[in-house]
Amino acid sequence: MSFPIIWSGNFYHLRHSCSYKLLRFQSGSTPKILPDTRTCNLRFLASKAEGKNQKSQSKKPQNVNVNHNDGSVKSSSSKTINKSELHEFKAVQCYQHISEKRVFDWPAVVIAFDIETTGLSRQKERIIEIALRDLYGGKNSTFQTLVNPEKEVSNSYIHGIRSDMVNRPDVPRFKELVPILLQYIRSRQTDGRQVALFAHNGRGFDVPFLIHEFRRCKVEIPEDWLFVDTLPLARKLVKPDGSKLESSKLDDLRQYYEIPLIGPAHRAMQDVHTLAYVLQKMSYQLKLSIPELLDGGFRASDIIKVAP
DNA sequence: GGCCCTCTTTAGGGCCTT
Repeated sequence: MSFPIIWSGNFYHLRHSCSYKLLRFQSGSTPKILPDTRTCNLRFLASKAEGKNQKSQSKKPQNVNVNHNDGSVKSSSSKTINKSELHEFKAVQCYQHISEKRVFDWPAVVIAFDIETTGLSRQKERIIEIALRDLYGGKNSTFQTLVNPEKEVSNSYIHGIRSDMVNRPDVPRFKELVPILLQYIRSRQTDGRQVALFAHNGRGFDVPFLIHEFRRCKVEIPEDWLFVDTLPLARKLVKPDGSKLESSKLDDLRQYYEIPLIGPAHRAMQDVHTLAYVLQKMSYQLKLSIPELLDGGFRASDIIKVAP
C-alpha cells in the first residue's frame, strides 16, 4: 500500500468534503452541532493551455464553508488558487479513482487537531478552542468549538479570542464538551478502526493540555486514542541541498511547502487545515506509510507515566 | 515540559506549543 498515493487521494477529500461545524451549547439543554452557512469560493486560475486540458469539474468553484467562530459575522471571501496549486490539484485528480478504491483500506482514522489556550502552562491555563478534522473527509469531518475557560483570557494578541467571546453561558465549559468530544471521535471510528490524533508538538503541548482538562472533569482519555506528534517528523526534513530546515514551526512549514493560508490566522481550525496539508507533504517527502506514522504514536497513559 | 543538538551524557541552551 503506497501511502503517498492514498494521501494524495485524501487531499481530494480534504477539498471536497470540508464542512465546519459550530458547536452551540445552551444551558440546561442538549448541545447541538449546527451547520454554519457562510462560504468562501476557491476559484481556479488556469492559463489557456491548462484550461483546454482541464476537465469541467475542476473549473467549477469549490465552495468551502467557513466558520470564523468568533461570534462575528463576516462577509464571504474569495481564495485564489495559483498555478502551482492548480498543478497540484490536477495531480490529485489523477489519484482520485485510486483513493476511492483504497480508502476503505485505511488502517486508522486519521484526525488532525489543535487547541487554543489561555497560555502555555497546562496547570494554570485552560483550553478556549478546539478543532478536529478527519482527514478521510466525509460528512461531519470537522468539529470546532470555543470553550468557556471560566477565567480571563490574557493572550488574545496570539489568537484573537477575547474573554467576552468565551466567558459566556452559551459557550460550553470543557466538562460539558467532554462527552460530545468522546462521541464525535467514536462516530469517526467506523468499523472499530484505530483512531490516530495528529497535532504539531502534540507530545509537548496539546496532549498534556488535554490530559489535564480531562482530569479536571474526572474522565480519562480513552486508551485506544493514539496520538502522533508531527514536530519530530518536521525535524527530520531536509532541503534539496541536504541541509535541515531553519524552523519547524507549523507556519514556517506551511510557507516552506507554499501552502496557502485559509481562514483566520492563529485559530484552531486554521492550524488544523495547515497541519493537514503539511502532514501530507511531510509524509510524502519522508516516504512514510500510515503504519509507519502510527509507529511513532503514543497513548495518553504514556505521558502520564512520565509526567504525572 | 519534552525533545534535540552540541562546546554532551555527572549539562545546558534552544525550539515548539498558547
